[in-house]
Amino acid sequence: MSPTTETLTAERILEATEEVLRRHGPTKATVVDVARALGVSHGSVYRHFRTKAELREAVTKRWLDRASGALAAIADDGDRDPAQRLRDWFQGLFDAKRRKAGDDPELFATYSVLVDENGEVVGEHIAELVAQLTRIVEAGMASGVFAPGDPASVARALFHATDRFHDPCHAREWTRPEIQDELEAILQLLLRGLAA
Amino acid sequence: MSPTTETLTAERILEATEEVLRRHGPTKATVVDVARALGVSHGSVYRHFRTKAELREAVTKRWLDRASGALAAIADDGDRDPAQRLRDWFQGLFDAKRRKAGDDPELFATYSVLVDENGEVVGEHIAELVAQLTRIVEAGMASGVFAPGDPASVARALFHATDRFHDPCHAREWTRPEIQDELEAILQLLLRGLAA
DNA sequence: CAGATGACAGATTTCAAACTCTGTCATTTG
DNA sequence: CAAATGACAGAGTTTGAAATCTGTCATCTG
Repeated sequence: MSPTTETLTAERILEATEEVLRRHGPTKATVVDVARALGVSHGSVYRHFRTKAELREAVTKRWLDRASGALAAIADDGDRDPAQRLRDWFQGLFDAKRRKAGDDPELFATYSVLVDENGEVVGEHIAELVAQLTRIVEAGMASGVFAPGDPASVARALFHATDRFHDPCHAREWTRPEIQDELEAILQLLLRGLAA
Repeated sequence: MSPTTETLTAERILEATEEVLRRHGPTKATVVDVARALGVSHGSVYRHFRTKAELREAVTKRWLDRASGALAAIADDGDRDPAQRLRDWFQGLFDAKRRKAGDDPELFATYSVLVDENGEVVGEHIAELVAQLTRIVEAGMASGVFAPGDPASVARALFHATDRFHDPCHAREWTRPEIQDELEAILQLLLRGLAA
């Protein structure tokens, strides 16, 4: 079975769409391009995704899910000190973002456009990240390392206080040399505020 | 001396430019429009501002200076508790921003465009705001209410941790009803981290 | 008959020609 | 003679006609 005769699956379409987005950028990537890349007619793509918007949304979700998967490991490593786990989680998030934005700025810009047009999916992604944070905060409160409180709203506050280091609208700042020190200064202040 | 024969000053040009920007928006406001509004030829405008970019920059600076002036009063009220002054300062900044964005979204969008194209002037504006914060933090450390440290870098950390509530790239969120609670949650965490 | 195709209508984007704006400067005005 | 003017060249923007794309569906193929 050669690759060109493999059955057409949603997964293969998503892979081809990522490639077309990478090559053509968010404004010029068309459904016809995706079909051409797969050697099928564009009508076949519409059998798996009802609209172009739905296809772009699915690609966005896949990308965001890969990103949150990597962080879950840090969040759920229950053996380690919650304060240190919080630091590592934020540092991991920031490093991943900065690497993506720095290594391939065009692809990052492409995904920033997709993120802007898919508020719903992004909302779920952020909810997942805050849920991971909530688990760390909960562990810290349970062990008495952190002052008691509502873990979910504390987690949300931590996430928002560090927007500068993960929200793509701040991406231009991530190349400045002081940025790492700025993150550490904020984390220190937040962790001090969190301590029992 | 009727208004139309008044001498042409930089100040009058800036006022006319604000009005033209308000009416036509940032993309359609031309130097010719500004000259027409003043009843002069566009060549006369170029006697006071070397380029259109310089004129737009001057308008932006004027607007930002008006904004920081209002906050300076809170920052420099030396009689009050630094912690409460910090709260009031951030609340004042947020209220002003939210009011501008909510009351006249088109004008706010216009100034957001100007802010994007004038990084230098915005940098000075932010430096002024951080300087105001630094004065509050300094007072708090001097009086022993805040833990000792470098007031300037703590002030910068406070400013960045609250980006979500003053940076125009987050303006879309400022209409959400939970936003006030989110600000208070972050301020509480930060002030706890700051306390001696 | 499940899955793929490509012709098609309406929506959207592209492209080049026409137009408007910016910035300069020789000339005019008070 | 200091300040203002408006004609002008080149840069940038608008506009509408042509080209392309999206989404549907009747037809085809294995």
